[in-house]
Amino acid sequence: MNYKESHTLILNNIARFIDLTELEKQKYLSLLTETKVTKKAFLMQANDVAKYEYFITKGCLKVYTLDEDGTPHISMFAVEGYWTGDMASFMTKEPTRYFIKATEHSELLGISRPNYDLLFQEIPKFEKFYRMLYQRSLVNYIRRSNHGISLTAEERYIEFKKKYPNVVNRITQKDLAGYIGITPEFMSKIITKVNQK
Amino acid sequence: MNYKESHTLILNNIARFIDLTELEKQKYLSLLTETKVTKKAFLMQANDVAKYEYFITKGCLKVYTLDEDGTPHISMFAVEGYWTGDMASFMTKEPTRYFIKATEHSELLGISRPNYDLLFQEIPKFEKFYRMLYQRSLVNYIRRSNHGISLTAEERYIEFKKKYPNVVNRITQKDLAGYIGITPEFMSKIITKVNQK
DNA sequence: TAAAAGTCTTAAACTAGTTCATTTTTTTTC
DNA sequence: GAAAAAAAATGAACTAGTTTAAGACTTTTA
Repeated sequence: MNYKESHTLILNNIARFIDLTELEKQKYLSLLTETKVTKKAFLMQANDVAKYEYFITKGCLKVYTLDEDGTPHISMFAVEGYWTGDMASFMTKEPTRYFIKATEHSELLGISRPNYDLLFQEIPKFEKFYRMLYQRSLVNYIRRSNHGISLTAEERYIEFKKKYPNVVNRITQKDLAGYIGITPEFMSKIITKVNQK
Repeated sequence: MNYKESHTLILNNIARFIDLTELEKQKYLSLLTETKVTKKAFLMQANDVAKYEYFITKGCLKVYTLDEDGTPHISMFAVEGYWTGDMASFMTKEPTRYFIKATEHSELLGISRPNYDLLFQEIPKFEKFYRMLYQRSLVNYIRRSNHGISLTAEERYIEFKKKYPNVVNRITQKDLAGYIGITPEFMSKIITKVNQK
């Protein structure tokens, strides 16, 4: 069977953890919703209830909260091949505190909450897929939460560049500062310093 | 059926997400290993391969890494009712970077890797249990990794006290500093300041 | 394609958190 | 229950990161 590019991408992502039959692939794809967001448009805003979990097939988005001062704190950049959304809101149906904004024209495949629940009934193998997906993300977040606390801003910047070399050039320095957890001014200093080494 | 205290505790933990029959409960319990650690003893040390994932039925342990300077960075305190271990090492069989040390005499139920794999074959419902367990932990860690980066040390201390009021009094100020990500000296200042308000 | 808006750089004055050194208090150990 | 070891408090000098402000550069929009 020949799939379109976005479908191949998501099926490969799933094949990392579980094998699906042709029929199951068809079934799975039928539960997804295609979405496009233009640059600067929002996929989600604070106080929305997260209706979907998204897989990015093209583009780049930033996930962030705003603190009382209105300063953005970026919790992740999501590019092709990544999953994004607000899992807490998606699961509990409580309003989210997050904004998700496209920093480039982006294309996504979304799964709605009813279809997510249906998925486990129809193809129980997906319990394993999500168990393993969450397990991996957990390991990443545990590392990040420790590093956020124990490394200096310069070290966090160097780590980020090493880990996501393809993302660094697609985002603004200001947004990177919001992710690293420092001011844009200090980000500028760090970059100058690191590059002239 | 009448279970001993530690078994009731772990079965209740599981019942949050899935229902087990009497027979499944028996089967599950038979896959667990009881472990005791005396105060100051290690459950795991850097370079070990994590052979078990643990559920704490009694006591308190700290999970930490040492940086190049030998400064400890505590990633969690685990008390009764919590799960602990190093999931990355447990899954990949690569050596861990973590130490897990009992800060009180502690009792645990461990599941070995072979039994963990067996569990999914014998009682597939456990895929769902772990999917939901990891999902929840993920939401917690996402929050912590954002807070670690965007809150001040004083705010992180206040949050910790609010979230884990029963843990604060069981650990030393020095260990708390290692968790909050500051020096014991600065921790002491913060506590003095916050308490006199 | 000009104007407007946003991003990046630089620098000076400031604040949160560190380091090092010393003393007091609490806990552990025999 | 005394001695030793570890934890906590305090203070002075230091460093990483913030704030504010202003000018240069780049991107967006009409």
